Amino acid sequence: MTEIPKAYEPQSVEDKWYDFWVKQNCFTADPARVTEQRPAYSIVIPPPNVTGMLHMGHVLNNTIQDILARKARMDGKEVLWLPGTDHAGIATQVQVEKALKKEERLTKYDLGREKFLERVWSWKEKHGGIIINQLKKLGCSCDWTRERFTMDAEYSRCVQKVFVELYKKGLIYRGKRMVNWCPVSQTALSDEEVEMKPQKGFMYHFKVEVAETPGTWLTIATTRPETIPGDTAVAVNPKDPRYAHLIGQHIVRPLPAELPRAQKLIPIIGDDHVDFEFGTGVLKVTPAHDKADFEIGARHKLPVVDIMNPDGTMNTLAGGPLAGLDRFQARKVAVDLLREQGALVEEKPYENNVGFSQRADVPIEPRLSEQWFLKYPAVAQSKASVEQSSLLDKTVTVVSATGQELRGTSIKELRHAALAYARGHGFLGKPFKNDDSGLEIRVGRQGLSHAFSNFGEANIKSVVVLPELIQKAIWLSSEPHEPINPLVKQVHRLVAALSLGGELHSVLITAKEYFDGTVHYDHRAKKMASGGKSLEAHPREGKLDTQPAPNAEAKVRDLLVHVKRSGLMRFHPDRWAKVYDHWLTNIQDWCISRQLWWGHRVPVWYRDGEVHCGLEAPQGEGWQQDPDVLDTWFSSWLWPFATMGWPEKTDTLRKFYPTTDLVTGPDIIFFWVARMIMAGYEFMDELPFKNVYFTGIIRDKQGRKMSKTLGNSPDPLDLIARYGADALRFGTMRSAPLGQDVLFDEKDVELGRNFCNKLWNACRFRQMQGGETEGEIAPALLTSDDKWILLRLDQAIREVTDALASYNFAVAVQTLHRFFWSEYCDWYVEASKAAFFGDDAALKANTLAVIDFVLGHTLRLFHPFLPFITEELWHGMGFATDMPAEQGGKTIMTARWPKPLGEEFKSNYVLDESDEQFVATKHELVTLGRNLKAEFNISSKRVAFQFRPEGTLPAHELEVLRLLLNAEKLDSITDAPAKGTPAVRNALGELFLPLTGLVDFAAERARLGKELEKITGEIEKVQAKLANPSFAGKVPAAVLEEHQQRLADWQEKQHRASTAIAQLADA
RNA sequence: GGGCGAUUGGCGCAGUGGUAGCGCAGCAGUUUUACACACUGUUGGUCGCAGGUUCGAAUCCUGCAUCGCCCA
Repeated sequence: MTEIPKAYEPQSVEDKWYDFWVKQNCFTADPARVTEQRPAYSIVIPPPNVTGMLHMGHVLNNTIQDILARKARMDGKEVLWLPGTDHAGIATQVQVEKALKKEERLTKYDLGREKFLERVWSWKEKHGGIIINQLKKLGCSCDWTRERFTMDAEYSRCVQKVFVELYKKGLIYRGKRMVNWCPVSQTALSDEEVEMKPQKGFMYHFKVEVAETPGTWLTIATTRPETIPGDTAVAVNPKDPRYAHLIGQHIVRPLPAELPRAQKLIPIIGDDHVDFEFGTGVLKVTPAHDKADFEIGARHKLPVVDIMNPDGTMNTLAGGPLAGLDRFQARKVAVDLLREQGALVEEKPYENNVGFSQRADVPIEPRLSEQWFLKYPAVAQSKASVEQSSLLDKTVTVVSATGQELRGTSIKELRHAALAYARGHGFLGKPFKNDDSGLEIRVGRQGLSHAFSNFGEANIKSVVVLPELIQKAIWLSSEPHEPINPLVKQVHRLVAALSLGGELHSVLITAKEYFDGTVHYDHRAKKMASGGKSLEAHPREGKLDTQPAPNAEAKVRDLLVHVKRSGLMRFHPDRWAKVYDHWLTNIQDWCISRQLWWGHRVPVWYRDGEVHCGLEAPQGEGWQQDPDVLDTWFSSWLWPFATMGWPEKTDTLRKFYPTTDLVTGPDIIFFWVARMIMAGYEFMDELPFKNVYFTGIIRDKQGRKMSKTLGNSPDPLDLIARYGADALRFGTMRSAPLGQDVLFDEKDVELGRNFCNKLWNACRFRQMQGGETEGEIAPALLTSDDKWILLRLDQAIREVTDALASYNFAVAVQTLHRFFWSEYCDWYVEASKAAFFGDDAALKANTLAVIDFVLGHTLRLFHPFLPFITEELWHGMGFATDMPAEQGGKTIMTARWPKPLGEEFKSNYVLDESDEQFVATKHELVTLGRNLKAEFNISSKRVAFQFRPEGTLPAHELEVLRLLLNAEKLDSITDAPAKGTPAVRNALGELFLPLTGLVDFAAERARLGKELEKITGEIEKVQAKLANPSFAGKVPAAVLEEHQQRLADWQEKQHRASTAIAQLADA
């Protein structure tokens, strides 16, 4: 026991326990064990890049996942945390190409596709394990037996199967469209892979002559003069009086200059999309090199002249001096050419946003090219399934017919306000309206009625959500109560206008149906006449027609059933749901083909104009497979189920899909999260996860993003080596506020290390006291401090459990920190020394039992955050000894998550508020005593105190006081010592600090006077409040009582202080 | 241009209507027999600004300012 080292040494502990957990299969999930009593809990890891290295973002993300997984295991769930890696098409290919160039001066073309892919695979073999091993160092409890890689044979099969299915459904098509082209990687990119960055450049103004009216010149502004040779028109707004008359005429395009004049004429066209204000109001149209121009070109059937090569150099169509130049060089040369011609009018600095290729970090080139596109499937369900609960937090405003606005955040509040207003203004029976939902609220003599009144306290704001759920509902109104089905006790119906088959219909549904998705009666949708106006624009002008709608019933039923089966998904923090919703609303087809070699090859074969899409190459000679591969995200969107054995209906899939939580960064909400949801609905007919937790982005302490180039990203492995994995985890989680970016500072890790050391030493202290482990606690022997710490523990268990349930990790960590450091170590352990240093063996044993109880619970509360040190201590302290093997006997991992102390426990051990009150008073007196010492500059010297208790105080309590005051001795007295002795006092008694030869009446009087002044100030503040007649009249009883109590407390203090002053005066 | 978020002591953050808090840093002291990776005490804030609602506002509403992110 005495061999326990003085400081915690994580290095010798962490590897040992990780090996133990793996060998004991502690991380392995078994679907066969899933039962009603042992529900499944699952997370799939956001697969890191297979050749990547662990960075702080991974630490944050995976620590959170590990905390969730470990907590779920302790809750008795069957946990699957499924790990794996992603092949990261462009990133990996670029890496291998670079290495090839550096080491062998070869390009991928020198090797050829097959040989090159062999190199990529061997690169993967060499580097692929690194990040996985790093995750193990961090303590991640992933089920490594199920590790997956997106290029695994089975996984690749899933990707191809999905492609073929979507192709056959007509959702995947080949099209010649404007795409984002990366000239460095020479591949197309999806919109999501393009990052807009502000770029400093120039706006060039150049003039062109109108061919039909020589001498008339137009000035055109552009940032890209090198594309002039590709211009096939100039466009003006037909409403622009400056230019409208020129439409139909031509201008002389200045470049390529060497062309004969006839070939340089391009038309002036009129297009409504031209902005008067921008530039000169004359727009050069380059359909081959700009997305907007391409569309203008399409509208006006303009020729498309591609003047660039795939690598971003200019081709011969750009003209003599430009051909062969890189696009940026060509820009300079083009400006020179314009200047030579005298066409350049102005050149001024200009900043605009330019799209950059995320991977190669060069400006992308909009380029017309033939690619594979996907029309996103299951968009409507995906949109509807994420709870837009941020709306629930909004204050709802209703407007009366007289225009009075009433606000409220709950039904009760709103009802109260509306009734008061309606009564006051003779307004009963008139409707109030909610402008957001279109919901009308009627105030009747019985109160306020509306569609959701049977939900009592439930938020009226959920009404706003309804149109999102029933996808096409655009208008809502409440109807009178009308019970139809005996299963529905109270029916509050909604009229929702639905756009079905292009016509507008209304349908009645009940609030119950809305919430649980069940269908209680036939829904007869009725046609609505819109009075000639769009209902979307004037939602409340719609009138009901009596015509029932064909098929509407079935559609409504489908929608409701669907909502029920899938349930709702929640985003945390929920504001991301809005971002998600907005993206899905404005969604564009996804360009899924990439001109790369590393990835899943498009499963399409061609032969003489024949096209075959299938899992296998078609029979027969001469078939050529499409050379393109698929976007990496086209494989990762299948991750939640393709890793579980899909398309087979495996046990794993049946038990663990949908997964419970997904933990990821908001930066991939479009790339990955939204697409996984769509894939989940499309292929599994079910959402892929129930909760999505979005972490913040890790930044350095100055708030800059961590990046390799800035060199501000510490190597987590280095931090683990220096401080321990637990310290890194604890420090990271402590500084990660909910839903905000994390400013990472190495100090946080240091703090984590200090914390582990504190935990270690607290356990060491207990070990040094010896005695039986986890003895029986005798209620009769409990001291006030014992009871106090048990109640604090109870509170900590509640707070930590609640914080984890709401994904509030920083709060959980801070609560643990407060409980353990301030409450347990600083107060309780110090107080417990009274027992340990005394000679009451029974009391000593009982104190040990309390300590063991508290530490046993504390270690379990800490385990998800600090897995290694808690396992070491769990065994070292002997807590594992008496436990059933599966509930902590083998490992703390499966020990039960602490439950709050129940009523039975509390009454058995007589824990109640009076103990808390008493100990709080004791602590207050101790603090006053310490302050007193500090005032006399002897705060660290051991001195003798004298104490005159109010009533009597047991000897044990006196000894506790002595220890907490760090007093040499503490004599209990009945008579006051020499007058003028410095003293502090509260309800517990009077504490004197006798200072030999240092009795200074004046000083003590001054000290007390200052104290009294402060007390009087507080009293005046409370009294002023209480004296306000409208305060006493309007305030809730509890608040009034609290203020009165506060006043009484201060008055008591005042009494003590003034008595003391009076006694001094007697002297 | 649109949307979202932030603004509380030197720094990082809690605090959703009722006495402004925590950690770090700072300062003063202490080798008190678990821990100097510690202990004790302590300085420091009219809660971005201006209005409004309320008996009462860091908190709710309106506007403004500054910073950040996303989308165009």
